[in-house]
Amino acid sequence: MPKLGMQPIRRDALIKATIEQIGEKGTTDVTVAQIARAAGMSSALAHHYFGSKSDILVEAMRQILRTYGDLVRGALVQAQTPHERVQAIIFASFAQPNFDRTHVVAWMNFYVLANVEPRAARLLRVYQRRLRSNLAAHLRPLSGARAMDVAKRLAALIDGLYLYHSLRAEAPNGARAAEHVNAALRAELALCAS
Amino acid sequence: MPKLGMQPIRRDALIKATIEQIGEKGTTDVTVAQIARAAGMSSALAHHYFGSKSDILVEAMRQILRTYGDLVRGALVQAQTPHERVQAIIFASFAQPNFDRTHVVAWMNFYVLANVEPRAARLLRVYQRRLRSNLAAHLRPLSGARAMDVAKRLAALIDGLYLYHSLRAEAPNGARAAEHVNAALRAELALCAS
Amino acid sequence: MPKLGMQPIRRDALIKATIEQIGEKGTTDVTVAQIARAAGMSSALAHHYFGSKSDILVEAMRQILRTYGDLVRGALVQAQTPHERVQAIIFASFAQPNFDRTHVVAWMNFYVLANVEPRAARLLRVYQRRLRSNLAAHLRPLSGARAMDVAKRLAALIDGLYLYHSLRAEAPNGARAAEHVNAALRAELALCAS
Amino acid sequence: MPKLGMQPIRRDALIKATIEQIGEKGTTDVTVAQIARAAGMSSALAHHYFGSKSDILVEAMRQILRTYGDLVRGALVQAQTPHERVQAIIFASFAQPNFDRTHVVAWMNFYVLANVEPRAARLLRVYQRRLRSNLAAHLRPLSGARAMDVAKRLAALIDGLYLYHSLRAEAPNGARAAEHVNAALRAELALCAS
DNA sequence: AATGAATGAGGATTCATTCAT
DNA sequence: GATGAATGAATCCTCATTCAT
Repeated sequence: MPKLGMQPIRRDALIKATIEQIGEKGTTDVTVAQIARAAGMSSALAHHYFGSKSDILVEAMRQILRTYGDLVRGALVQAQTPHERVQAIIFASFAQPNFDRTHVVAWMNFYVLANVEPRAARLLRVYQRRLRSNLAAHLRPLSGARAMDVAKRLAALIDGLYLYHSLRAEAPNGARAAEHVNAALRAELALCAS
Repeated sequence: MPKLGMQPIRRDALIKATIEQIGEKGTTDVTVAQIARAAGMSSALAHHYFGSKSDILVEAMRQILRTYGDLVRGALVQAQTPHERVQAIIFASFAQPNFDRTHVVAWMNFYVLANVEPRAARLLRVYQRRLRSNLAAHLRPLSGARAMDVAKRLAALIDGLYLYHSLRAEAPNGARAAEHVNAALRAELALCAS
Repeated sequence: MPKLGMQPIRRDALIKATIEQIGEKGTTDVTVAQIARAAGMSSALAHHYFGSKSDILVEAMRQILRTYGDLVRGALVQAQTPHERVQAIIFASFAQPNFDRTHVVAWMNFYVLANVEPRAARLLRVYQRRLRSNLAAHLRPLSGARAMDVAKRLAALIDGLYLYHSLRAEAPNGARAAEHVNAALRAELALCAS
Repeated sequence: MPKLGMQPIRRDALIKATIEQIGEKGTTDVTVAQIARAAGMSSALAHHYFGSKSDILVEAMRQILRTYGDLVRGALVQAQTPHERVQAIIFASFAQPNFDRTHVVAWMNFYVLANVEPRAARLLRVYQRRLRSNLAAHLRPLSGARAMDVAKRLAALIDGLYLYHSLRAEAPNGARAAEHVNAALRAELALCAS
């Protein structure tokens, strides 16, 4: 029962299935056939809608980053003070649907994929740069010249917490993770103030 | 003419080659044949000395962790005060030969491998636990009840910096990375003191 | 808005596109989708108007042979003497639009296709028989009993020149090719006369 | 029961099987698996000893050309006069083992392959150039300035006869084919003499 | 101790073809 | 009349692994 306009539907289904499969199996070595089956179609169709497995993976990354970007933007509009803005970014970094086992594992896989797939590397570098500059911009009123250094540490801490949770069997606790970053933030700001 | 006691020599060569190849190619998908060739032997011999590719990878991880453990231990014996001990651990975390591109990339690959190979997961969990408890033990005199939380953050920050540098093309700067963790440490301790 | 009588138009477009694509890519391994796209339609429609890829290929051959037959017939009506008639056939064999790179390459591909597709083999055998008997018929007044043998050689020479030019990058020179066959003809006839 | 020095044996077997399979099935679309099976090994081994299917095909061509070259050289050493030398080349062109159905069909397939595989094109161009210049060199004492033109025609005639026989079901008759070329040669030379 | 030989299993990708709309 | 949707089947190629020597 083929309908028209399947393309976006199929692509979305494939991207979703890709993230899930990578999260579930823990590796980008999941088969295109596995992904396609999980998305309810043949592997041939997956190749039809994306050019290659690499394309699928890259689009899955892009999708996660898009979701994350939306989350951050959404949180920022509600924030009033610089401090709230920094916290908004931190909270968004550990918010659903990105901070569950599946996405965390997929995310770490993408970091490794970046060693092999230049587009993945580019996406991650953009993400890193944005996160750092975003944090630094809002930190400046709070920590002045140290803003960028603090931003780098907070960003690394965030990614480190992702890495940590990719090893844990339990569902990651976003609130606790965010609280850790917040604590680090408080410490850094206190030091600045003194 | 086969010499006696080749076993440890061959195994060492293979482990070294494994780390180098993973670091160079950026993925654990390097072939056993590639590794063996880099180690100057046939892939059949690699299988002879290790049972399987997984075994080789796990031993390569173990080797990195052993080196790291030695580094930490060596630094600790020279440290006098609790504060020095914490710093010793931090410095060791970014010391050669572990903190170069090759090892950083291999390290991240092992994190992902852990999703698929239980022994890799076990090794990494042991590493994480030790790092945390090690840091916490020496932090306790400095930050009291908050010691474990601070330790968790420092550990995550360390791994986050590894993750960050796995994406960079340049050789990672260990001194700068260590200084970042030190700055975070200072901030945390200052907050405790107040 | 579908027009009436699209069938012949579509079929012609497909046949034309088939020859062009085979000539361009150099192989019958061109995709039905490629051919259809070049003909400005979907591959499904191509299958609608022809039953299968094989059908398309066979019809493309038939088309080339039809064009060639028309060329020969057209040239023959203007020829007066037996000698002129033989030359008419020769010239027609290297006339446009059949003797350009595209058609030459397609033609050679059809020879190979004949090993796999019986209809292609039949078409080519008919072509060969006609060419030979055609030449022989007009040669008889000139070379008597040797006519059929001479015809066979001229026919083989013609096809050999096609084969030769299928390898050349430049546009084939029909006049020069025809002149070669003419020279052979002169030689054969001179020998007969003596 | 693996022995040493299998490489040349396997390669020869594969090349032989390749020619046979192409000759039998009539197309280069024969599977690597088919070829390998016909050569008594797995397709993986075929890929091990040659890099790719293309490599196998190119080597098969090279082998045919080598055989042909040897045939020609062997015939030439026994020839005394220029006329005998030309005839030696002609006879060698239709001698066993190259002029049987299998090789004729394979040969035509290689002509088509040349449109897609540059190495095949190069090999064929070398073959054509050598055949022409070889013929022309020995024709010069006999036909003077016309030597190269005559050589071109004889060469084209030879290939045309191959093409012709690739369509026939029966085993090609080398003697008769050679006689055709000889007749053409006689005619050309007679014309020169007059 | 060491390796060339060998393969089974698997995976990405392509494509002719069919079908519902 | 026309096409997007969909797939089964096939093909090339890779690789970990085993084995006889």
